[in-house]
Amino acid sequence: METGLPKFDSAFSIDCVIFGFEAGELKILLIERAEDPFKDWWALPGNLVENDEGIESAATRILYELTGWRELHMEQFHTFGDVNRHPLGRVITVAYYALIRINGKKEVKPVTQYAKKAFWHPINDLPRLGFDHSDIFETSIQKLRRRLSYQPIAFELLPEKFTLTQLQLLYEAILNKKLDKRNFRKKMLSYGFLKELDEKQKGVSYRAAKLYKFDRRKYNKIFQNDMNEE
Amino acid sequence: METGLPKFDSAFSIDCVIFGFEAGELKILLIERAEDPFKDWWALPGNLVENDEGIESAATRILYELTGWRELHMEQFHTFGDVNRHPLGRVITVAYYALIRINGKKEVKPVTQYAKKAFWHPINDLPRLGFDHSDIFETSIQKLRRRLSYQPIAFELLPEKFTLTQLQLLYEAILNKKLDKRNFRKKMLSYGFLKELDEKQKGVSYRAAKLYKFDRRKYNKIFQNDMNEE
DNA sequence: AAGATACTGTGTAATTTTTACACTATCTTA
DNA sequence: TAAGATAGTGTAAAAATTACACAGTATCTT
Repeated sequence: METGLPKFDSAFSIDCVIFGFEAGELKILLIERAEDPFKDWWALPGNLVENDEGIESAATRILYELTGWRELHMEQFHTFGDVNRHPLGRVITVAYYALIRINGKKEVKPVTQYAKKAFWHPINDLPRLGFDHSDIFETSIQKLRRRLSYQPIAFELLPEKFTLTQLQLLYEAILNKKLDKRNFRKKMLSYGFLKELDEKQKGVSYRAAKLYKFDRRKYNKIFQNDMNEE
Repeated sequence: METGLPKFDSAFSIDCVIFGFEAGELKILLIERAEDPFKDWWALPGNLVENDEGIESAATRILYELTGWRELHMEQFHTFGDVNRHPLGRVITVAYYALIRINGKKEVKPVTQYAKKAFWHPINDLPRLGFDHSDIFETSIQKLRRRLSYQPIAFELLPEKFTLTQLQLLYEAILNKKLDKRNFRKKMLSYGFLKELDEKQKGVSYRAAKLYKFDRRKYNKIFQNDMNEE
């Protein structure tokens, strides 16, 4: 396409902070880079945006290529555009966070050529990251926290059926602080979008807890004019 | 600079939603375009990002070129990257909002070649805008509202000395709802970052109100571990 | 089967925050 | 000095938040 606009010796990319929750810990998916720059370093998954591709679809595509998953909860949270953030040239990157249900797979096989492998890393024990990805991660967790305070996005990280304790542990992991059990339950249940199931936790060596699920229909009904608007 | 990266037939830009508050109304600064596309349409001020320029500095520069003002409160709030948002080609735009003190000037003389003139428009009576700028504006006001709920950014829009009524009118204009006078005052004063001055409003034909100013030092002290972190 | 282990599930009182609401005080102008 | 216009103020009720501890139940061990 001839645009009539000046040509730029520069590029856009998408970087993704992919959050998962497992074993009571909040984790992000990192790739080990197979190529320079930052060969052998850990980095956030990301890639260049094609010229004929919207940034939303680019983010979806990149996530799909890496994980094989679609329809994840994704949220654009910031764009990083320092001139020197990429050693090879001008690359402006639009950062997204994604929330996924880990479901036990620890390793994810990336299909792409630029990454050797991908692993989940607990956010409290991250390796050094290439580029400015540590900054990007820091920003992402702050935005995620803020978001959680007005939208119940945590459910995107849990299995469909979960216990209130699991939910609380997740909130604690994201907010990085202990919460009071009774107050937490009271509050969560008061929202009215949790559906209690006739089912209990299985495979635990102690009293099994009730399972709940997030009732999105009820949620939308209740909060259509509140928390829902962006 | 030779980057080794593929060349893109595409461009970055910055668009700014510049908020001002005047005569009890929240306004934004629009330019009338002198060039195609959207010649003679109103649009948000914005421009391309130079290749050797960070996006923060580009935003600062663009704002300065248009208004002559520096050191405004600016905040990046979203990046728009649909393939077809710009009729001439692929332009990804990083959107910022800026808050400025109008101080009575209604017209701002833009120095740039692409804009005929710039005018303040009340946000409740905006003309049709070129490109996807109406979407960008909508997003900006939502982000601004959200932000105001946890950070006292309103002061950036008021003169240094202001009355509590002025402050309340501004909150009402941003949040688009009436607030209770007594409750508003009680709450604002309770934060402890408003400094009451030994001075009164002048030039009004009724009882003059006390003037206050925002005490940024106190604010930082009080909220350093709370509202302050991003 | 008895006891140890480990987590589930529950209520209340105190405190803080939010909300609703109306009149007097002060200044200016005619 | 009266009329007009906004400033400035308090309280009570309701709602939300916080702090706090133990009995119940399933499983496992011996």
